[in-house]
Amino acid sequence: MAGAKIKNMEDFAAVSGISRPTVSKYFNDPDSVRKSTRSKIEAALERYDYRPNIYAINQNRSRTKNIGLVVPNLTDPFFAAIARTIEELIVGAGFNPLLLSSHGGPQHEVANLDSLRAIKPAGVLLAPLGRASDRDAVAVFCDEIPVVLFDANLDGIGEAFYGSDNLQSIGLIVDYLCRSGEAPVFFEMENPINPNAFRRRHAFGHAMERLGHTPQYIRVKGEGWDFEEIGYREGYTLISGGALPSKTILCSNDRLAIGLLAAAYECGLRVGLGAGDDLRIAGHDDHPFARYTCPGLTTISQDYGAIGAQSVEAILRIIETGNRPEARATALFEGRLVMRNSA
Amino acid sequence: MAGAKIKNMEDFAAVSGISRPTVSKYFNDPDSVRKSTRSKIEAALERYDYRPNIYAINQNRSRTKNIGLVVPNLTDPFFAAIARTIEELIVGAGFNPLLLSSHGGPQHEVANLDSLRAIKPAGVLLAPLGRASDRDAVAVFCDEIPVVLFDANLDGIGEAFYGSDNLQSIGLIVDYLCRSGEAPVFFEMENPINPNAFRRRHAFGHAMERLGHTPQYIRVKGEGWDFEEIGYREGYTLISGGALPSKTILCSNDRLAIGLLAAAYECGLRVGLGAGDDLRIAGHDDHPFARYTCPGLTTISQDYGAIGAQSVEAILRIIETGNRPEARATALFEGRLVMRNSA
DNA sequence: ATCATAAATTTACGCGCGCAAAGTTTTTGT
DNA sequence: ACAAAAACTTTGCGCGCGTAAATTTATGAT
Repeated sequence: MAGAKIKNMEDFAAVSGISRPTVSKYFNDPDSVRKSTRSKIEAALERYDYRPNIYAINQNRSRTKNIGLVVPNLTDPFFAAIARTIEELIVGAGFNPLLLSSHGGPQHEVANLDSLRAIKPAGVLLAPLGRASDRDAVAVFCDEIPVVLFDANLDGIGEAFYGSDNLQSIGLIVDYLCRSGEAPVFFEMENPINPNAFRRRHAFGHAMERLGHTPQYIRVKGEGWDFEEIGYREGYTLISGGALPSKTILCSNDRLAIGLLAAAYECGLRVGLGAGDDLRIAGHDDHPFARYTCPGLTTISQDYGAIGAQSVEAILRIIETGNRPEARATALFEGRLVMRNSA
Repeated sequence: MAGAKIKNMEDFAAVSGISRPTVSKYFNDPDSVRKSTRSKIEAALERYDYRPNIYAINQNRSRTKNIGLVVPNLTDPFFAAIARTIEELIVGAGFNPLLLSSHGGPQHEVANLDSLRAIKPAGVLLAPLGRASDRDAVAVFCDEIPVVLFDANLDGIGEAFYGSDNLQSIGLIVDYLCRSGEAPVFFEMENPINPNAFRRRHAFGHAMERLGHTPQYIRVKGEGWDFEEIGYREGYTLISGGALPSKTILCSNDRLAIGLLAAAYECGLRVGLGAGDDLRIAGHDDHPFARYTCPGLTTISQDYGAIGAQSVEAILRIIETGNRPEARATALFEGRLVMRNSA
C-alpha cells in the first residue's frame, strides 16, 4: 500500500505509531490495550496487511494456540461430520484446530500423535481407534500433553472422556424392536476393533434379558474398517444360505447395516416394518447416509453435538486454567431413536 | 536416558559428538552427511529422544516442508478418499501435508487460504469449490504461493490443473446406456456449483447428438452441497407426479443418484436393467457408497489415483526446481465404466 | 489541579535453528 | 603417496517475536 513494506512486527509498529511490545500485546489479546491504541493499530492494519509470523510466535510462546483433533477415520462420514462440528467450536474459541485421521491403523495413530508432538499443541481431542490403539504410546502422549478422549474410551487415559451411553441407546432400540414385533438378534463382528462395539454387545444382552428374552448374536468374520463390505458379504452368505436366525436384526452400527441392507436387497428380501416385508433391520449411529438407504434405516442418533461441545469445553478449561483436573471426568450422552422404514 | 536433558540441537550435537551445523545438515537430509557421522547421530538419536523444533526450523528456512491440501468438502466421502490418497503421496515425498476442508462455502475457502498463508507452505494442492469460489481471492493466493488445482478447474488460475475428462466419461456411459436400452435423460441441478457439472452437461449434449438423439434434461432446484437430499426430494416429486420423461436417467453425480434411488424405492419403482424393472439410474464418480445402494449404482469411476499422483508430482517439481512453469499444465484423465445393477 | 493507577515505552535478552565463511580433517582417485 | 575433493568444525550472525524490568506517559476519580 503506502510504499513501505512491512516485513515484521517492528516495521508494523513503526507505521502504526505504537511500540513493538504493545503491538505484540495487541495481537495476543486485542482487549489488553487501551482503546485509542487499539484503533491506531487497527487503522494501520487496514492500510498495511501485516500478520505476525506464526513460527516466530510459537517458538517463543510456551503454550501454542493449536488444538489437535484426531479421529480414527475421516473416510467415514460419521467422523467427518463430528470433526467438522468440533473444528468449528475450536475456531470459535480462538484456537487453531489441526485435523488428523488415523486411517483405521494404530501406526497412523501414533504417527499422528508424533506429528502433534512436534507442533506442541495446547491440547488434543482424541477419538482413539480403541482396542487397536497402541495403549502405551497414547498414555505416554497424554502424559506430555493434555488430552480429552471422545467417542471411544481408553480406561484411565486422558483427562476426560465423553461419548455415547450405549447402555441407554441400545436399550432404547431393543425396547422399540421388541415392542413392535419379533425380538432382534444382534449382528456384529466377531472381533470388533471399537470398544463401543463391546459395550453395545453387553447392552444388547442386558436389554434382552430385562425383557425376558435370551439374547442371540450373529458374529461375522472380518477385519479392518470396511464395515459395509463385511456387512454385505457376510449378510449375503447368511441370507442366501437361509441361515438367518431371526427376521429382526439389530446391527452394531449403521455401516454394517448398510451392507446388510444391500445384501438383503440383492437376495430379493423386502426389508421393512410392513406386514408383507421379510426382514427388519436396524442400526446405530445415524450415519449421514442412513436416510438414503432403501428403505431408510431405523437407527439411534448419537448426540455428538453435545459430545463435541463437552469435549471442547473440557480441553479449553484445562488449557485456560493451566492445570489438569485431579479427577478424570466422564460423561455419557443419551441417544435418540430415529424411526425410518427399515424396522 | 543418560542423565543429560536434550533441549536443543546444540545439546544433541554435544552428546552425539558432532558439530551442530552438521547435525542440522543431517536433519535436513540424512544422506548429505558421511555414513560414519550419520551412524553416530543415529546412535545418539536412539539414546536420547530429540526432535528439532519445528517452529525454529520453519522460521529460518526460506521454504517450509509444508504442503497445503484443500478440498471442497470433507464430509463427502469422495473427497475424503482423494484427500487420503494425496496425503500419503505427500508424506511419501518427505513433506508435511496440511488438510483443510472448505465445507462447501467460499468464505471457508478463503479462510483456508488465509490459514495456509500463515503457515507459508512450499506449495498447495487445491480442489476449489468452483463457481462458488472467490476467484479473485484464489488468484491472489496463487500469485503468492505455487498452487496446483485438481478436481475442479478455475481457468488460468494456478500452475496446473488435473482432473477428469468429463467429455470422455460421459460419452462412455451415454454410449453404454443407449446401447443397452432407451436413451437417457440427464438429471442435474439447475444451478450447479461445480464446474464439472457444466462440463458434464455439455458432454451429455454432445454425446447424445453424436448418437442421433436430442438431449433431454431434468433440471431440479436446490442450493448447496446436500446433493442426496436434493436428488431425493426432487426425484420424489417427479416420480410421484408421474413427471419422469424417461425410464433411463443419467445423474450428473453419484450423490444425486443416491438420493434419486431412495426416492424411486420409496415410490415403489424397481430400479434395474432387467426386463421387469421400471427405471434405470446411472451416476458419475464411483462414490464409495455406490456399491451399497439398492441396487448397486452403475457409474463412472474417476481415476483419482492418477489425478492425485499427477497433482503431487507437479507441485513437487515446482517446489524442487524452485521456479514455476511458464506454461500452465493441464491433463484430463479418463473415467472407467463401472457396471452394477442399477442400469 | 492532584495523585494513584493503569497503560505504553524503552531497553534488552532469549528462543532454537538456518546459513554462510573460513579453516581443518578425512576421503577419494590416480 | 600425494593432491584434489569432499566432508566436517568453528565462529558468528540473523530470523521474528515473547517477555521482563525500569521508566515515562496517560487516565480518571477525588
